[in-house]
Amino acid sequence: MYTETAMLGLDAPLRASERAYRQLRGEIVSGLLAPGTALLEVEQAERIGVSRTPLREAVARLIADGLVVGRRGRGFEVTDISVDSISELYELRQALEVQAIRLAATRRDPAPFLALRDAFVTAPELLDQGDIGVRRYYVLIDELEDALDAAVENPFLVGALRAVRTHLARIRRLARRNPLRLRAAAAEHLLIIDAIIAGDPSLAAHATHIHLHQSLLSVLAAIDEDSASSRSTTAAD
Amino acid sequence: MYTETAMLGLDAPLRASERAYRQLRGEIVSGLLAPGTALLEVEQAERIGVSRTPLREAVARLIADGLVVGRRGRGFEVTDISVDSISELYELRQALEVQAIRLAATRRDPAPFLALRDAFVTAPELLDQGDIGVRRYYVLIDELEDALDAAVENPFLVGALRAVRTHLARIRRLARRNPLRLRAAAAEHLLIIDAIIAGDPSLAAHATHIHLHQSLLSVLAAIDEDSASSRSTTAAD
DNA sequence: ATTGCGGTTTCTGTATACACAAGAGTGATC
DNA sequence: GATCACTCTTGTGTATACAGAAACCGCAAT
Repeated sequence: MYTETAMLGLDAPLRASERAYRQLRGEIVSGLLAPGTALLEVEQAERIGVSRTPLREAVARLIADGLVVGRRGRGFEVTDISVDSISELYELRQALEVQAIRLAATRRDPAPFLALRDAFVTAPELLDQGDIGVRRYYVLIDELEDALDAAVENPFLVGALRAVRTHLARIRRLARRNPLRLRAAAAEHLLIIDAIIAGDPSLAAHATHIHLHQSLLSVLAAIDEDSASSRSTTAAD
Repeated sequence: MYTETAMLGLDAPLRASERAYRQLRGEIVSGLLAPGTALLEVEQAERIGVSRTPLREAVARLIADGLVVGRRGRGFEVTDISVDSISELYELRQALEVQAIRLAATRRDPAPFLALRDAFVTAPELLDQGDIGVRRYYVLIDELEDALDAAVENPFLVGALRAVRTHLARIRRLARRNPLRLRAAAAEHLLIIDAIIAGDPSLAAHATHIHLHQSLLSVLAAIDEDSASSRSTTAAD
């Protein structure tokens, strides 16, 4: 999703409004601008190095993305993420991903998923290689998502999925990753991929349902843990 | 998503950008601005009576809504609606509505749906009353959607649903309504409402699935018919 | 007749200036 | 001492001016 910047490797003179949008968006998703942060037009325009006009356009897009909310009269602020909103996001995510994967399995074009299958088979070994292994694993996830988007061939659905993934990226930063969970997730992904290759929409849908259920449990548990430990050892990190 | 504006029901002096957004949006959804229509900033700003700055903000929001696409260098244009895109929209709609109704049935708060149930029971009689009856039927549909949104209690899901409904409104204008279909649809809605009241998510989901399947078939058939008749009697309407 | 080139024109993208509204701070009055 | 009002500051909403780029038109040359 935020690889979009990397994809246009050309240093084409980006519009100021686009620059502002990407920077703010990146800073919000990466957590650099914490939820609840109040943002003033002049202040941000100055910081980013654009004038207020393109900045306002950028903010309008961020509001549409749901990353920012306008405040009555006085600037705008970064939307915050409550535990409730995580569950809610997963309710939407489940609807979208189950449908996407069901469609991908129905389309019956296994080719793009065969290579991914091999990669996910060896994922456990990858996850033994520490931090860089984990990073490469996430690249794999990105590739799976891209293959899925391509297979679905539905701009509406893919657009909605992309919006969800943006919010998901914010949530991921809230909780440290659990290595055991990553292994289990890899296995779940493998099952989903196999179902797509086999052209079994029902199996793929159910597998996705379960995968997301486990994923949500894991995220909520990780957040609980984090908030508990940060309560006891406040300055730990 | 764009409920922020609806919430201030007061006739407070609307911002120019908001006025421009609503007017353009209304004109696009109502078909007054046909798909493919090219729009120029200065031209539109003049027509609506705002300056270019708020107009650009309005257009940015319309682009985010998917109602408008920017063109390389030369203004923007109203997105068009292909038959393919209708099926695609329904793939998304199905995912969202099935999930929404499943959740509404799970929440188990039948109160708001009891009155709606009565209304839908008498819907067939309503549909005998000609045009104003049909109009009142559509008001009923709106109320059902509102009750559903409230029951779902999920901003993400409701937001996505609202976006879909916007596009749906455009599609509806493409095909004349079939009275027989409306009667059948009313019965389908009744079944869904009953399932929600009974707190049976699975039944509600399946009923919705079928309802949307029939709805899509009807829309596609109506469009086929229209385009066929307009081919033979070109200037008929 | 067609194609290439240059001038012109129009339109976008951006900056900035101005007006108005909301809040905070201060002073005066009760 | 507290409260209210006024002003001053700050920030948004809008208009407009300016610059750069892209399309259009005409002209000419092959």
